Amino acid sequence: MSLIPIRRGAQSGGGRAAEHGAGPAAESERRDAARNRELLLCAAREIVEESGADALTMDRLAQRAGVGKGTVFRRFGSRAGLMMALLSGAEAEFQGRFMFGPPPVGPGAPPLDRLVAVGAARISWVLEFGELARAADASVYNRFDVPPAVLWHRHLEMLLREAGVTADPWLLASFLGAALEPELLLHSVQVHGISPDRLAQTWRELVTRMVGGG
Amino acid sequence: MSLIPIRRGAQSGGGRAAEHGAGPAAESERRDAARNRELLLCAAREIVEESGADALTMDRLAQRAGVGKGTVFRRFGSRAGLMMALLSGAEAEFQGRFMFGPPPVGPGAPPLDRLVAVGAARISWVLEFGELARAADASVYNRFDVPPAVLWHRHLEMLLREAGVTADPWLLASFLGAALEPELLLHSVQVHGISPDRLAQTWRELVTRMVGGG
DNA sequence: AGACTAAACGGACTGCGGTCCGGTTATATT
DNA sequence: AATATAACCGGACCGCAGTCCGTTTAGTCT
Repeated sequence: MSLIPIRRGAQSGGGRAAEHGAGPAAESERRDAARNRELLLCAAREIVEESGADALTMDRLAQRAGVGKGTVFRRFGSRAGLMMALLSGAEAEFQGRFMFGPPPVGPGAPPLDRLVAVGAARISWVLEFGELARAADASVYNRFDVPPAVLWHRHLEMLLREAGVTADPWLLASFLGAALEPELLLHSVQVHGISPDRLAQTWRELVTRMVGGG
Repeated sequence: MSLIPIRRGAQSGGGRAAEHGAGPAAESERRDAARNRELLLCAAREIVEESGADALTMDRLAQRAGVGKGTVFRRFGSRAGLMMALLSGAEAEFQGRFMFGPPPVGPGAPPLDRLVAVGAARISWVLEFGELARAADASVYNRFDVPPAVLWHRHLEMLLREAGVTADPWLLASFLGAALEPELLLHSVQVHGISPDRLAQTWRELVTRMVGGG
């Protein structure tokens, strides 16, 4: 008998919370597991649509999907992980737009125009998906280190460099990015009634001064 | 008998969470209540000092102070309220500095210098008290509407106006303020090893471009 | 087909923040 | 001093996120 029973795919590297990234599993996944993942994502979307993201509790989700609570955590690691999985489609679409899409958001326009346009696009995106995005903000510690956030930050940094900003573009990108955080934008709109247009207009003002003023 | 038994001081207005503001109660407070408030604040400071803000749970605090859990919530309304009470001293001191203190942080210096200086001061403050401040961020909904945050925002807005910024100073103050949020600053320092000096330097860059570029 | 093993499963359990309500006590009135 | 009452007190209780571990099942190897 073989002492080392070669498993083919198996879950990815570490111990827990495999890859709450996108849709289908990284490699092969046991069929019951795959079925349950779909069941859960589907039920989660239903709950969010019916009652909002705040109403999505892990117990309720498990019950609705007809699985045990442990299964939910096995698949998604945490509530935040589940939210990320729900968001991954929208996030990928947005990334695609600023990386490969048509100008001025995508490549091909002058850097300042791109900064202005991508900010406006981000504002719209946040106003549409911000509730989920807020719920997907994990444990404060990795909130800025999750892949989409890193990509977004790098992109802002790159645009700043291209626009001729030489003074600490990395940190300036962080500062600029902070202005577009869901927390702040949602608060401005929902509590103070600021219009999305005004947000975009002021963003334009901010980045224009940033880039031009140096 | 008097149908309207006149209470003298009584708790402040509404129903719950009296005034977690500063030290002694707004007006007179029953002596046992006052004693318990001091007991609780004292025990809370001890726990934070020993084990950090995250280790401060309401049960543990109640037990340590030798009171019931209900008493803790009666006094401070919520965990966030308790944290605000712990912070109120440091917050008041900081407010005093930028409102009445010596220039360039306080009044008397040119607006741009004040913006630069107050940002640097804020950075130091956040690096010292940020952990508490983060724990004091209440329910996302009123995070920006709590008095110290409002005052801080107004101050930034005023400095922008004085510096000649005419385009939407209110929202620009929000955007600038976002760059100094504890969440972001602590992450920069703790995860990416950015030095406080570099934060202050880049803040200077940001506001200089903001004010000069228009 | 039958046996074997790693993975998936599910629900009881923990610790947390927050609420509630019956019992207790401080203070004003007589 | 006795009484009345409003505020205070405490801990049982709730719903939640997240963990643990005994049980079941899918996929593989003979």
